[in-house]
Amino acid sequence: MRAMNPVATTNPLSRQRRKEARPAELTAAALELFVERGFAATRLDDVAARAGVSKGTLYLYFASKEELFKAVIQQGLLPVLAQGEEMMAQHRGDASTLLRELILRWWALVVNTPLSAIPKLIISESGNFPEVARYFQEQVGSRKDQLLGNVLQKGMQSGEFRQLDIPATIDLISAPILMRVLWRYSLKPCGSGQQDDETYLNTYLDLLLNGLRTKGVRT
Amino acid sequence: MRAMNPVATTNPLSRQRRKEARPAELTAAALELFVERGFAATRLDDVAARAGVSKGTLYLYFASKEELFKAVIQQGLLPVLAQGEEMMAQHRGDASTLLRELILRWWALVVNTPLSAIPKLIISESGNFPEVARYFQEQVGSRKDQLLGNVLQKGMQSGEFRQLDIPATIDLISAPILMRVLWRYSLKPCGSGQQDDETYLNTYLDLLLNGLRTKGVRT
DNA sequence: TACATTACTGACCGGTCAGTCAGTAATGAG
DNA sequence: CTCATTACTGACTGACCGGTCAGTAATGTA
Repeated sequence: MRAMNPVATTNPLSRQRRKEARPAELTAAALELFVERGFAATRLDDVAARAGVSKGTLYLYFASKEELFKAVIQQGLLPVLAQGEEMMAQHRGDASTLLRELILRWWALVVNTPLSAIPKLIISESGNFPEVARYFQEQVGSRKDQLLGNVLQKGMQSGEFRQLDIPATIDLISAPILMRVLWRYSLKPCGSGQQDDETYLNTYLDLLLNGLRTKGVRT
Repeated sequence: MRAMNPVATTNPLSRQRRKEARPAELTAAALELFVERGFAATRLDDVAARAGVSKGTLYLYFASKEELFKAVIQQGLLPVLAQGEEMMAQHRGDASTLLRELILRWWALVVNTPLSAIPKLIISESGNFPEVARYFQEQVGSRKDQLLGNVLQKGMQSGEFRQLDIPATIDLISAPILMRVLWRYSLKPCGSGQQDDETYLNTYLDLLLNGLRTKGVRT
């Protein structure tokens, strides 16, 4: 019953020293609260409390609120991007299939998890926190664009896709996915009726791949 | 030289009484500042100053910051929606042309004007101001969905468009337009290189109409 | 047991801002 | 020219929160 368990949350009164685990616990708590309330509206007191420490402790590990946000981005999204790049490198089939698989992977690992809040936060709060937006764009946005650009290039070269402006098409592919999570966090809580994810995803893939495909080729 | 001109801005020192003109001046000033800084980050002192009055005066005309925002929405977007509904009612040609015209109209009257900031603000700040989001959804969002739904219905009935889930397709049509303005206000200022509007719009219409069109029908 | 190190705490500070209200001055009526 | 009405002002209040730092207590060392 005494002193054997090092987990602070099991005994909120104790002041355990757990240098190793703190950063991950703090970023996890931060992500949760950022999802619930947004970045600017989340108080660092609350982040610290949810992680079972005081605000002072938070400042031992992160120099500022913005640095904490950057750490959340890094821990959350970089691994997913790496997976996507891996898929691209390994793939051998046609571009439609690769594109579909990348989208499904992103949907499963980001859209359907709390990580989906990160792009929402960036878009919402970049005006007041440009440094964070710049970091996101550099670490995540540009890598995602690179990845999609490569797939499109491949499909256009093989004649599978029509010739379209690549940068514009990258954004057009990304838009419905991003909007989906924006909707979830913005309008759904306020009563906007929206269909299920399944239908949305299928209609999106259908419309997109049909739009990209060279005319006259069937299926 | 004296007392003939009732416009406060020409003589900032005078305390003119101009009950009629104040509300419009205040909502105009509010839109400008909301665009520049976002809703939460805009100080009412600044809104009042830009309109040439004091903060106290603002509270004579609007009960709270949120009511001011609602007035901005009403004054800005409701007239544009009315135009769209008018076009729908008048149109006699095919659904593709109608859809294209509606999109071009929205682009010209909203995307390319400061009004484009309003959807951005709603999405960004709805979490902290749900009442405003609800108002927007009710007054603007649902009417826009209704309009697009009617066009799609028309196109699918005539066999011009493929059979797709209508609510999902409405959102998929809206997403690239909304994302475009979100990008402008979020990531562009932070150095995300983006193509020109012309290319984006053309690629969007191309991809969309090609995706919607029944297979085997040309042009 | 004594002492050094350091993870951790939480009261506090300084700055911000939505909303208030007692007072001021422009206007209009008689 | 009064005097009443009311549009307008701006100093003030109370709440909020990012960031600080002097102090506390857990742990390691000998």
